[in-house]
Amino acid sequence: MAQKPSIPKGTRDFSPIEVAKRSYIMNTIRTQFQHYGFQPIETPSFEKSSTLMGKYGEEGDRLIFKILNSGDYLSKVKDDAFAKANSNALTPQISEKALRYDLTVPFARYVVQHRNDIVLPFKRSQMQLVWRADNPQNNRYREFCQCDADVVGSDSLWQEVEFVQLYDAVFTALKLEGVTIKMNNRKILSGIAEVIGASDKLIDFTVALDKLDKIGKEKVIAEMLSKGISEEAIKTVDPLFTISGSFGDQLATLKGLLATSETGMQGIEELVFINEAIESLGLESATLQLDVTLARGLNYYTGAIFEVAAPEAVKMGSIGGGGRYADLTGIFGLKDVSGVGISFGLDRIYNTIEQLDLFPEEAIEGIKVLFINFGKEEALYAMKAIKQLRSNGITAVLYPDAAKMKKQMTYANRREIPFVILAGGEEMENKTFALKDMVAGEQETVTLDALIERLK
RNA sequence: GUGAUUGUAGCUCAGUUGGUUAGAGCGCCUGAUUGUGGUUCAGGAGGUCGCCGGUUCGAGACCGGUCUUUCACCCCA
Repeated sequence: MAQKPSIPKGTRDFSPIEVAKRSYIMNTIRTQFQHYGFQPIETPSFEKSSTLMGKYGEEGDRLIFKILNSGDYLSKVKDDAFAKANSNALTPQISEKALRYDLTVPFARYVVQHRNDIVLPFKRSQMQLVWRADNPQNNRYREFCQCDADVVGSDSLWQEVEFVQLYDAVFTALKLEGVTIKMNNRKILSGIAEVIGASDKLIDFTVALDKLDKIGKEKVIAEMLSKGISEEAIKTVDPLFTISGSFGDQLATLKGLLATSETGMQGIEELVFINEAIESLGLESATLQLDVTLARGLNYYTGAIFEVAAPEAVKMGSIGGGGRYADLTGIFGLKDVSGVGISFGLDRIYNTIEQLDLFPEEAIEGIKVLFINFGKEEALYAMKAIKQLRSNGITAVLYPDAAKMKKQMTYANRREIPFVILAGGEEMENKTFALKDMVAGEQETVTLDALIERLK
């Protein structure tokens, strides 16, 4: 047992059933992406370090998996880097490539690199693995799949409206009811910071505010104080800690609070537009909610912020998120191209659907019928029938060996194959098949045509 | 990256203050039953106790390191 092989921390193997269920979710998302006009692209699993480093904040660089250079990489290192034993100085000299950390930055790189071939506004979808050298936790892995849809080259708020609809469409198609799409706007957060005279502490302020429902008002205030935000300022925004009501009600409260902030009022106008559009268009199964405490996400969100919460019955973090970045491609030298996008958290959606037992049977269907192997002649007779079944779209297999009956039947049981065919001398003579229903235990003798009809 | 936590058969877990040959249930294999599985009965296989080292006459148990699990922080899907 000791020598049993294993996989690295934070990675997973997927069994056939798990792959089938994941495919079901991914296919559902893919279909909706397509309906909304997003074109799938793929990018390499690793990028040049210079593309990724420094794009995710100082914490982010630590979480990027670096790839060691090929060859005798140490021979090129300058002596003083060794002498100082400084990892930060040494790393760029021995590693020039790194595994992709998310899909957004590679997409920004893609847009800039292929700017002459892309027709703006460009709607792209991407479903690929990303890697983070984080410590694994519940529903957090070091290798996981992101399902992203983004638009670049359009400032229109209709994009935001469409993303709300897209979330709704996907979760409706997955029969996942009761999902809450939470929205906020970076401009509102900026406005609040402006009003309380703490614009320079915007990030500290929002990071603390984001924890409100997790650690409570008292601790949020304590954290704000510790970051140097004045008691007076916190009192000014006291309504934020208890704000409630409908999307419109909350906007009204905010209007009073942010009246003196141009940026803040702009954020409110944007949310009013989106809310009115969605109210008029309607949602199938999800609910749109304003959440002013929502600050999650990367520092580069400049407008809309999205986060999706699973139905309340399941204890699960967010199952999706996204937002708008006014200058997505600026980091790669292409100015004034706005991007807005959302992401679906595949693993968390999987676990939510699993907990609610919402995977449809068709999604995990395996072998439909097993032919018992009685010997060479009988196997050939079976294979001819199997060929016909398969060409009719039925998953059929022959047990490969003429093993004991019990062994073959047990195989059918363990693989949860619903039907078994017994075809021996008598059936071959009459050109028939004995079809056994493994669940009901009943058996009947049928012709090939009838067999195809029964199993279709 | 910081601080805790977990690891004994395929799975879920027992295992006394360190003391012979480490157990149970389920699962698996074989047979009762050579064209009929899921039930029943009988029998059987399977573990250098995560790994490496240390203390000891003696370690699954104690100590150190390492890997892994889970969790909190950071951050995030």
